[in-house]
Amino acid sequence: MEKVRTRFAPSPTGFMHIGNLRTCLYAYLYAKKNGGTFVLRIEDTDQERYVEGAVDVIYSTLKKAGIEHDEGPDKDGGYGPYIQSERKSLYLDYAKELVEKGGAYYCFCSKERLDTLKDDKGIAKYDKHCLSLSKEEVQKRLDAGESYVIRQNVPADGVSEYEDMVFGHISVPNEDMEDNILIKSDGMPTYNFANVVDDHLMGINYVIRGVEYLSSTPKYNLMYDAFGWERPHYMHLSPIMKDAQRKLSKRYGDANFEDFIEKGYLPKAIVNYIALLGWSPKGNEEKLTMEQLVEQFDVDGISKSPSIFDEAKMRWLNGEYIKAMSVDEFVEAAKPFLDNSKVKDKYDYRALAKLLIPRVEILGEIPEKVNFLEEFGEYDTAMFEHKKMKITKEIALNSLLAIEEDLKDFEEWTDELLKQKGMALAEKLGCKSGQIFLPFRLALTGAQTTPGGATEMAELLGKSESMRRLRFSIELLQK
RNA sequence: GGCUCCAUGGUCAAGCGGUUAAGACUCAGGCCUCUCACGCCUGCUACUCGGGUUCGAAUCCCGAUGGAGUCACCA
Repeated sequence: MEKVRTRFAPSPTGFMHIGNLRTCLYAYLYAKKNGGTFVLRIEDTDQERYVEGAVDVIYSTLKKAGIEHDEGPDKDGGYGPYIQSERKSLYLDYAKELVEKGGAYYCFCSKERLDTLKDDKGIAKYDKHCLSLSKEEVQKRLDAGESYVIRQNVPADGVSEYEDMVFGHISVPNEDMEDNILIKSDGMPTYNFANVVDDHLMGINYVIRGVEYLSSTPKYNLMYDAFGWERPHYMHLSPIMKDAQRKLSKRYGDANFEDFIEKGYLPKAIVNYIALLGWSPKGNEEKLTMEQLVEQFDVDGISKSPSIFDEAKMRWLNGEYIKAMSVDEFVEAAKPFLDNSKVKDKYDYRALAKLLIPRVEILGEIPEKVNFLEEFGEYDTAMFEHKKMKITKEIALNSLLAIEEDLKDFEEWTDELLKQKGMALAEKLGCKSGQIFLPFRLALTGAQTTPGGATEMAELLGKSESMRRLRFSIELLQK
């Protein structure tokens, strides 16, 4: 059996769109699943859109995503060059070969003549006008230096068919396909042509790409046939949508891999989520490592209809990844976000991490979860009233005074020991532990909700700051 | 508009002629609990419609409707 070769062929635009990344991921998974080779080819023929450093963005995104290419501009596998602009010179000869073989022909039609072909909607189909030119006539005009173009010669009738790996049988009437331009008047290939030539030359036998090519694929096949090349297998993928009508696109902003990283998503979670968008594993487990994805990936599970991107679910999945992190891993990932909050350099990040891990779904939530620590000041004492707990301001004040007295000389300021201390105090006073802890937490933070309990807050704040805040709150209550 | 393709809850989706139509996210309620989370439990919500085929259709066929893609000297 032939070895599977797939490719990802992005344009270096400076960012990696989520939809492209998914296509890339599937091409990678399919290759790896079948022990094949995954090739990276840079399609930079569109010089106008060329962005400096954009190729590096592609490398770094793939790296972060855990997708490793076997061949590419930086990893020669003998099928190079892997950058399209370095392949410019070979397309014209292939086009000429195709003309010889009858799969294409020279066209000298002017822009004006082409315009007359347009219907009232501005849609034109070339009428094969130049196909009837004799070989001599063509040569004469070529010699005269006339501007020309090379067009594909699509049969006028009949149907073209192929089997798509996900969509099944596709058949398109030949009369609906135009004789597209293969070589432009400047001698450069169009994308369609370059793609076919490159894929063939690079031995790509499994072409995995977006559905936008589903109906033009028969044209590509016609070229393969005319050249006498073996047709590749095709796997077309439905788009990722922003909502039922709109495709997820860079125009709407936030659809780039980098944007999600900035918002505090973990690369692994993003990859995991997009793997699930448009494909579903056999089992019920959704949190999957790259290894598991490779192992479980299967064309069978790819869906044909477009799928809507659901950030809420990706967020949840990201939360699952965060919960599975060790304190060290979390601190490392969260450092930029902690440094970007009011808490920077003031608290022990590891202690903070323990509280944050179960409470944060994306790292971007960190500042808002943690800033309250530095926002302590005058607050509304009505918070101390708690019906269910049977707490009034008086009870709260008594508790706080007792706590202050009890902790005055206590030095082992850790969550665990403070908790024991609190329990003991409650027993001594003959009250519910909540009547101790709740007022204590409020007194320390002045915040209705906090990420953690009184003793955890106390540990974080340290003894002197805790005692200071306790005193402050007591006085506030005594007013 | 022509052509190609698609159609299960709000979202991702399982399903492949006989099922109480999975599971996950979201949402609601509950338990746990010093608040918030986490965790656990429960619940809500779906086969687009209409015709066939069949003893039997979410599953097969046809049509309608809706949606996507495509019709460049762009990629």
